[in-house]
Amino acid sequence: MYIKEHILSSLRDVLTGLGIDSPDIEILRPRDPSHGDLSTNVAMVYSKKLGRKPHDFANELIRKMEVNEDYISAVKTAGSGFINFFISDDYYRDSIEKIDRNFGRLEINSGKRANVEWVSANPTGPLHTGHGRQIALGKAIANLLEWTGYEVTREYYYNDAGRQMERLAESVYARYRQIIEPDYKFPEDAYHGDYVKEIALEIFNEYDDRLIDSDNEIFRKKAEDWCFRSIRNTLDRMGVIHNVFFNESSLYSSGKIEQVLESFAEKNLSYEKDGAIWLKTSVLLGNKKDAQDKVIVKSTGEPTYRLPDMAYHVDKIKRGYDLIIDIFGSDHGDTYKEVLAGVKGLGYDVSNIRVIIHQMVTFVSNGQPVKMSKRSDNVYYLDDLLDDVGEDVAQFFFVMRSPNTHLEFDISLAKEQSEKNPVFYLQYAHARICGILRNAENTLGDFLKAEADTSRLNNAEEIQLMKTLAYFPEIVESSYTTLEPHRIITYLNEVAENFHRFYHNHRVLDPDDKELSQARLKLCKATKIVLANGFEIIGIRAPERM
RNA sequence: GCGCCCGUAGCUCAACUGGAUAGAGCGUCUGACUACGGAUCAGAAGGUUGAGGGUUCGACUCCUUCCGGGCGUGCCA
Repeated sequence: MYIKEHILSSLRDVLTGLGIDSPDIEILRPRDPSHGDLSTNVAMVYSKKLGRKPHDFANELIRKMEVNEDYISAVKTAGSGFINFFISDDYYRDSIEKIDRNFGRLEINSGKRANVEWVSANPTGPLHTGHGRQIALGKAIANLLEWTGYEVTREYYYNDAGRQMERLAESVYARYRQIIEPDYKFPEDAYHGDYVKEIALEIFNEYDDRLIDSDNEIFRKKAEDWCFRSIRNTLDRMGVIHNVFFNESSLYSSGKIEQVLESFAEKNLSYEKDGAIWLKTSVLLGNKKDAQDKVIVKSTGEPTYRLPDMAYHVDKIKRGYDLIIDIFGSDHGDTYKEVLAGVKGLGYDVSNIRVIIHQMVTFVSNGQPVKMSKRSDNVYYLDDLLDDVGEDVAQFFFVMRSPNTHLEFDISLAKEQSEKNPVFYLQYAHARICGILRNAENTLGDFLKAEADTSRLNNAEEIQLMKTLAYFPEIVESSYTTLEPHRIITYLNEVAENFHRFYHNHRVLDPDDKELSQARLKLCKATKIVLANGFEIIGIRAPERM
């Protein structure tokens, strides 16, 4: 039984007894410990409607409430009308007994299916640092959904047709040609990245000059393969594994694009002008000021990206997910609204689609902006960043902040293998516990197997740590409802801080008091599990040694 | 011009989505083990939450007007 549920239902009983139908009750955690462990403002919310003074009403509620006195040691009212609940230490002692590998896993979404689509870079080059935040964020969010019970499909949407890929093929061909004829002119609008030369060289090594008169097709295919290998390799390093790669071109071959187009025409939501087909986005978006219609088929006959995007979302909706998540950078901030409005216009329910827009990242080192690593092509590739700071640090830094604020990624701090680096503070707490566990057998011997007596955990640091551990599931839940995994990090920081303080003040392994040692070991193990579970969600390793 | 996001300590950011005295890390200053890993711990200084107005028991949070920054803005994705 979670104590919060207990208080909630008890309050609900009293309020409905007073004639308030399905009362909206909020229970929160006061930051000032003198206000108790949990607190509610219901008296303030409802006293006005009932014409009562908040404080008097609060007192009445307390008198009528039935609470479990084993777990709730006191209920008090504050002058302003808050009701504060003081939870007994025994509740927390019992709760750490229940901490196992699955602690924090929720069942609120059991049996439901979610689809998370992210990264979705077209295969025109290696991933660069601009992709990093999205990769890390999507990874953490997908994990988070799984922790709430969802069965998650991780999806990657890409387009390997179209003009971009042609340009890439031409670029590779030009570099290939330059190997044979150094004076061959490289097109202005081509891809200038060094990787284009690498691809060309690989082709040259395989075919020598035999492809000099070939069409672009073989270059396009080779380039695509190379780029996807590169992308998947980088994703693999980041610990990201997509289980669906959705090719945009399948939307054409299956006729889904055509269907969407016809449907818009039937519903009178599109029209022709200047040889192009326009979607009435101004209407779909509610005729807001300056709203404008958008082209969905260019005068050349090619669709713009919006059209396949809409067909793609229709496809996802039809696949029957309970939750669909799209993750985009802020540079796509406007277009998703048009896409969703279009899908809605087609008559589909878009209410279970949630779009996460994350802001851009700037990389700084020693206070100076960083644009590139050591490359000649002026691009900071993600692989280089991972080489520079490591996978865990990169993952952590990208997820550390709320998605809708601009992120400053401090490379010099990230590189630092010291106490300044916030990742190590957390991982060190875990490694430290592992160190204690390694020593435990020596100190405790057979005593290790004995049942721990948690009533020996009495001092302030132990109790504070137990309290913090106990509300991990609530943090998972609030992270989930806001889809903000950085909340997990904020919480883990508190866990680590409480643990380090406890460790510093009390010796865990004491040969002269094996019972106490055993109890403290129990607390250490619980802490280790919570840290490891939190790390798993945000996507970093739980090191045994550092 | 318009749309979205942001503005909180010297710097980078939190703040349980409207709660009580706005909190961390870095930086600065001062301290702590002959002990399980000092990548640790204790303390100090640092704030008119960009500015004004409004909503209410209560505002960093909601509304409004400004100021400042990022991203986007009718046939690139």
